[in-house]
Amino acid sequence: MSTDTPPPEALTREAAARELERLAQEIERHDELYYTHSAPELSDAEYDALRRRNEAIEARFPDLKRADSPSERVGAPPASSFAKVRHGRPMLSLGNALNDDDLAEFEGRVQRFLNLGEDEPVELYGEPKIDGLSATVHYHNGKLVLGATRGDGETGEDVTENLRTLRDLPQTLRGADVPERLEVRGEVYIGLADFAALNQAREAEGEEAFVNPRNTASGGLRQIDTALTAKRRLRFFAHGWGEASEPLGERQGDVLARLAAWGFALAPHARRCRGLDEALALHREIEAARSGLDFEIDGVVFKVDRLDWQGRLGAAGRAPRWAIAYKFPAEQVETVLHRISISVGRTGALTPVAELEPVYVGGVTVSRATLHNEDVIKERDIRAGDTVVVQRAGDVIPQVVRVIEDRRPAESESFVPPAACPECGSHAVREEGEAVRRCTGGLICPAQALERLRHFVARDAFDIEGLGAKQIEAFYAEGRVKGPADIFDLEAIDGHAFPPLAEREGWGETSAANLFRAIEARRQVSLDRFIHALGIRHVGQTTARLLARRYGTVDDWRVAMDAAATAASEPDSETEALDALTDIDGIGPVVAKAIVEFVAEPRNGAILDALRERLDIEPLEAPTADSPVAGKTVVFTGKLQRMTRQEAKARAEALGAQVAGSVSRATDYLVAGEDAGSKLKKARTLGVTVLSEDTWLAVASGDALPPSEEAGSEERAEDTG
DNA sequence: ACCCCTCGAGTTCT
DNA sequence: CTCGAGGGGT
Repeated sequence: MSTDTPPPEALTREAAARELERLAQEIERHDELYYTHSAPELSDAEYDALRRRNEAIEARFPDLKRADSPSERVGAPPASSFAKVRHGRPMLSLGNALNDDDLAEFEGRVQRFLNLGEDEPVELYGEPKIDGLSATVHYHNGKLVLGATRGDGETGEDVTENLRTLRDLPQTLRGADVPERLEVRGEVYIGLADFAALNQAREAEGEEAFVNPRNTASGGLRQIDTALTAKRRLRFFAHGWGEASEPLGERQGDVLARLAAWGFALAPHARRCRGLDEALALHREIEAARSGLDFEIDGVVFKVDRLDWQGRLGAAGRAPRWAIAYKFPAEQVETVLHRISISVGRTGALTPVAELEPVYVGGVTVSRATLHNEDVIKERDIRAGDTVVVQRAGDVIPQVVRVIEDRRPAESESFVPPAACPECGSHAVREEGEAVRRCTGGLICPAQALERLRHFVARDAFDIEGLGAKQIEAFYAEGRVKGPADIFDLEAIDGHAFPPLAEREGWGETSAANLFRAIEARRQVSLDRFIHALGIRHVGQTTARLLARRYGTVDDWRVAMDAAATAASEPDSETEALDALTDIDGIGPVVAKAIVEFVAEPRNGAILDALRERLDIEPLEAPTADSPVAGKTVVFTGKLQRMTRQEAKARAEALGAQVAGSVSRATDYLVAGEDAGSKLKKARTLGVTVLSEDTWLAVASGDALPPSEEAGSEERAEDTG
């Protein structure tokens, strides 16, 4: 780096503008040399210096920043983050099997769901489960146009330029039969030989070695400077796909074979298994081959091979019902448990946590592990001072497996549950029949208030960039943020009630402006996310979505809850008031009560209204399906012939219908199978349209017009079958 | 009065 | 990831 370059402060505007132009051209030229021709002229350090120079001048003269500024390009600093990418189809996670029985159970579940005979084998496509990170790559007319990380499954980050550095990810698909649009999913990883070489090089340079391959790959993909990604020699195995402009095939294995023909790498040992025994054999084969592979794996993934079956099975929560990961046993180590501490959750739950002598297990150093509740401690007789066996469950969450009793110190004592909350001193109570002990302090307890804030800004909730757990904790400690609504006043009160954010330690104008911008962006929020963020007990993502779908807008929801709360305060009418909620399939008396009590609590009501004033809360977007039954409310009853009830429900929902558990005036159709009982009677009384299973299927698929919905029009349920 | 499935809550580390 | 518990069906 030449010493005669003047510092940015010493530049005239004119000179700065000239130099920015020169830098933009030069950096672009070096980018092209590096990526397109793989023939860099500069060392990494020299290249970095150019970029830093560019940024320094831009920081000094922000108005001179060019439209083609290198700092604006993807993968370029100082953008602290990547652009968000919404996945067309969510990227799901997998359920687990830990032994042969679990896998057999999986096969059984699939057979039951599809109404197959027990002797009818399910063909499973099996492949090693690579310990890397998921990514998705979009191709238009065979050209790589976009790549993203998994993120929370709904939204990931745009890492296109970084993914372009992966050798076995084709820039252009081979062959002629390439779909117009194709999204390929797979695992990004680093080869063990490359990992070892990388660490050797780092140590030779006096740098600290990377701890494990997975995190190295993860860090590598999220490098802002693409050149650094390239140095990690990341690789890619394709294992699935997202959206495609045409059907890709009829079986998992066939589609993967096509992907291979287009130029993607597939994991070795992958193959179709005919039934459970072959699947178990493949698992053993891959486990035996494990130590000879050039990458880390943590199990074998099995997917139902037939894609039409995959479609029928659908997903439950965040995991598809048609796939499972059969994990290898986790590595176990011994360590000393120094003491049992208590953590306070958002609902006041007091959870015992084991404070461990730090120990390296499953790729990371572990120093704490949850002990779940006092019954678990009692059952395994876990005591402070014990030597314990620790593993990372599913290679992720640390877990105390058991105590080595022989090594117990003589004077050890059993764990005594706390009588008071360690944070606020409020009484700690364990309700009859419950496993958890809770702090009774409510929002008086600083720990609970803080946990609720943390939940509010969490990834599944408001997900405000730059306002993570750490930051919100600092704001709370300072008094700058006492409750969720305060977040949206941060900019307005900045410099008034509190000193400007920009003057805080570690902050500047840019970081403050970035935070305010991120908060602004989140003023628009969907109703389901909003409800989930409130942190009502028993109401998570799924239940929040049910509520959002039923009530449509915040105002309608708020009004309905108020009505229920008012009614609940009058004697005898409580149950009736809760009926509105329990009518929703998936919400029972306990959850309904929790919701009504939450809204009725004045402090919560105030928070809710303060947020409503500050936010733009959007109705949940209706399911995209424009099928004839979209938006209709359907109830199933009796024994169905052509499908299980579970499947019927899943398919109706996929078509945009709402499935309710009980018949009411709001019900559009009652689908009655054999031996339908009380529900059918009630439907007749209320004049709800009753359909046979066959008619329902015909209506749902658009092959028949829905019967007139006038009262009394009804088919006879006996027509079924 | 049971069973099975799904959901929610809490937790770890980089 | 695991555990407990709610919801819904038999």
